[in-house]
Amino acid sequence: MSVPPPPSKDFIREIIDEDLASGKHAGTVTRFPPEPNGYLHLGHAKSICLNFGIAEEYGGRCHLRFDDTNPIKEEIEYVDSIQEDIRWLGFDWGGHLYFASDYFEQLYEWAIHLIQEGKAYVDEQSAEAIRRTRGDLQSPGTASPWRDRPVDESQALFVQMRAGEFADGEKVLRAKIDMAHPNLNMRDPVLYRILRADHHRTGDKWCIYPMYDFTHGQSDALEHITHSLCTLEFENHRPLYDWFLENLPVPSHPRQIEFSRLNLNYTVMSKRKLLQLVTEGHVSGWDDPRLPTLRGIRRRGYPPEAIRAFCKTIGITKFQSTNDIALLENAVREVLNREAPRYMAVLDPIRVVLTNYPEDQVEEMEAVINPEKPEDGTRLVPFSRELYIEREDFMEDPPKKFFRLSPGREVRLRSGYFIRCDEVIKDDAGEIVELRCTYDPTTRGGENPADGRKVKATIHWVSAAHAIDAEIRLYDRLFRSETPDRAEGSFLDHLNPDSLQILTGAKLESNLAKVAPGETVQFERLGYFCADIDSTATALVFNRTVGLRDAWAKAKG
RNA sequence: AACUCCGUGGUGUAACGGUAGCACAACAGAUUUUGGUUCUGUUUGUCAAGGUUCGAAUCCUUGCGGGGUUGCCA
Repeated sequence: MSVPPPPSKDFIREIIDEDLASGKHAGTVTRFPPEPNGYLHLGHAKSICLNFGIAEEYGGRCHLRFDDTNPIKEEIEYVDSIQEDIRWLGFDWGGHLYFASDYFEQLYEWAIHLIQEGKAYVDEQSAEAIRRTRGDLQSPGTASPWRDRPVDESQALFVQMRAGEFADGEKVLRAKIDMAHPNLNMRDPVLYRILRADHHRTGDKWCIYPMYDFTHGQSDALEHITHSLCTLEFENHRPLYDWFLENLPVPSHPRQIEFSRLNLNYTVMSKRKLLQLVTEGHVSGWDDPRLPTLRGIRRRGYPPEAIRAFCKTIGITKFQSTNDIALLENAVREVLNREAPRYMAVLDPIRVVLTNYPEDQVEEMEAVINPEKPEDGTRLVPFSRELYIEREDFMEDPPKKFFRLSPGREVRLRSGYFIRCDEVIKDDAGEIVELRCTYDPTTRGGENPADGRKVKATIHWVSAAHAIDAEIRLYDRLFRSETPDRAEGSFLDHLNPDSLQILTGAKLESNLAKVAPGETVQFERLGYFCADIDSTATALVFNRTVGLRDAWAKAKG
């Protein structure tokens, strides 16, 4: 009847559509170009979803290319971890794995080409002098005394640079563009620097390394990338990107398009700050579940599918926005609600004795594994005379809106029985240590009794004799400030001291013993929990991935 | 006060000169063997001022606000 509106596309996909329609390109080739100097985080995930997503949608391909032009900062360990993280996210580059370092020889030849064209020269000024003569935002720069040296001289010097005849930093190769250009990147940018450092792929073959600007666009061109998508901070580099492609005999001319990077509230995303959190021990490592690193959120139990859905909903624009972490958590809950098997776990136990339940009897209660997926079937949960329930689920003197257990009141034990609280037993300190209750045998499985009696709450439980112990790690946002980056003082001043709470007395349904590390399940009424990689059969550890929505917590403030 | 990019509910994101829509959040209700899920409803928005036009979030001008740029990092 009504025609659904065409799905709206972001501005990048619209550009691609136009380029395909106009015949500018026959297909689409994108690339994800990480520098192997750190672990991937959610910001990278946005870029990965964009680049690999476009490749999938348009039947094109997406290359994985390591931008490895700075051997001082880069390590093979990161090359491996980055690939692992991209695969985990659910993307595949097929055979298209590249390294900018594979193009070093070609880039060198192109540098020679520029020199011969009179568009590049060897500068002998110090780094400090180059900085000083670049001018500033208001005033133009001044020319290097070496700017107009003969072509042959520059070429000879550049060859000597490569041959290792000069010390680190002694000379650089610069493009000869315009020292008065309003865009500082165009004021004779450095193309090559002398750097004696072992490169993770080329070893000590080179002692000169090309700069990012001289590498990235040409690498794109060599790979016939059609659309080179990057974040906004490279906007000012685009004229230079194009200048190289226009002045070099490259096989293609990709188009650079910039989009806004991902910002999330209550966290930090910059590599530098994440590194600081790790090295200074504010978190346990790169895979700390509180971190927005892909390794962190994986350990936390976030499914890759949820990350992809999240990236889809935040979209792609040029506007610098800060996304609400609730959007991410919603995506996580949506996937987990659909997929996660349910179990019962009591985090803060209080003992319940069913005074009218036979002393040695044990029943196997049948419980649904996932109400969203009846086909997943049921599990058996042991029930006996002594149980644990959540301390929070009992109140001696309940307020009006509290529906759970209290003296004289009846509740349903999920998949168990109705129970009524008859007596509260306290220790000398007045702390509640035990609840004496009676169960209604006619409500087996939690069924409503024939007399039409209703109950306002259903609570979770575990059988005391069958329960297994586990360590539970409750995670909260790492920062108290919504924008730790912009808040007063150092971002570290705004760390949330309660971002990790470790519970050791939790009692779990015995079925949980078989949950494998990395698997995420729901603890009914509490939230989603992921068996930690530290978890073993004898010492179970669960991380709280995210809590369930909690209307009661909200109501009581 | 150089160059450049960007301003749509609380947060994101659509509308390509023709009814400002969607998601999340918030709030209210219904359903419920998870105070979960699901369903229904409500609140809140085009940075400002001019101009063009029958008609402007959209085009033009000016202003205001925010970001980026002065590495031999990427």
